[in-house]
Amino acid sequence: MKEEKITCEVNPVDPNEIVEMSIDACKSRLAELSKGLAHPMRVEIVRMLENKPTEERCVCGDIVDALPLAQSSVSQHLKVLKETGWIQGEIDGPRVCYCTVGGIMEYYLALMKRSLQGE
Amino acid sequence: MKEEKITCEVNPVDPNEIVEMSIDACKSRLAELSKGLAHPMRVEIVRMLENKPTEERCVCGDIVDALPLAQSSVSQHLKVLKETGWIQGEIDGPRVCYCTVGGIMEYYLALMKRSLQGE
DNA sequence: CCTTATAATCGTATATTCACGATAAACGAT
DNA sequence: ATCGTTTATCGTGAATATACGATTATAAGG
Repeated sequence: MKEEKITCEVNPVDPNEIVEMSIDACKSRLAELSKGLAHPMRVEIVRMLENKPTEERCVCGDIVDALPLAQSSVSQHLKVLKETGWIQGEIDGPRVCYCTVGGIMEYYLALMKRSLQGE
Repeated sequence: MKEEKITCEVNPVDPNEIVEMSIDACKSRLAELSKGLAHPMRVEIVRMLENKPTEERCVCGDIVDALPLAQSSVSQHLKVLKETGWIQGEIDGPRVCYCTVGGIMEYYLALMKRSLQGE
């Protein structure tokens, strides 16, 4: 009776809230998210997760297997991505199922728009 | 006879070349550019330069004046932005006139598209 | 409880980042 | 040539990033 359903579908970001942020907050947030992407392995992790079909799970081990890094190093990258707001993890038994934060790409693009163009 | 014309209008990037890059190259390039944006002050610098009217110059000193940092610190940030490919400097007498690399925003967005989605 | 599997954290070493003041380099003007 | 302005680089210290192996924590299953 083990339901292998969608495991990661919570806490999406809302690009609409960006207009209510101060410009400084926008720039800091943009810098933070950019730092998340500032490593090829993290780019690859985000790519992996962003392209998973919704009903397919992606546990930490899958990511470790897909990358040429030690498990602890991958875990550190996952931590950075979590801290900078790109991904979220959901405990599923002894595993952790990761996925990108809902709408994070659009959020990032909106931040760039507001931070980099216009006053 | 001093022509105060457009000072920065060279070496633009071409988003079309991205499709010919390997995926790994894309991810590395994306990570590199992301590192450029991974600091609020650098975001601000890019914003400043991106919003300058084409005929208006923006010398290093203007940037220093606009930021709450020491001149040497600003210079370091400019160096990072130059190395990561966001901006270019053109020597103009004792000054250096900075501007963003032409089309860099579109280039960055195209890199994100190719690096983060698909496959 | 004990074992196994999984993931996070710790400890460590090295490298890089970021800030600053001080100095050097480049250039125009005198 | 010399001077003053402007920008880059050097040297330093503190903080953060990155990698690894080893250890710990967590949860499922017997």
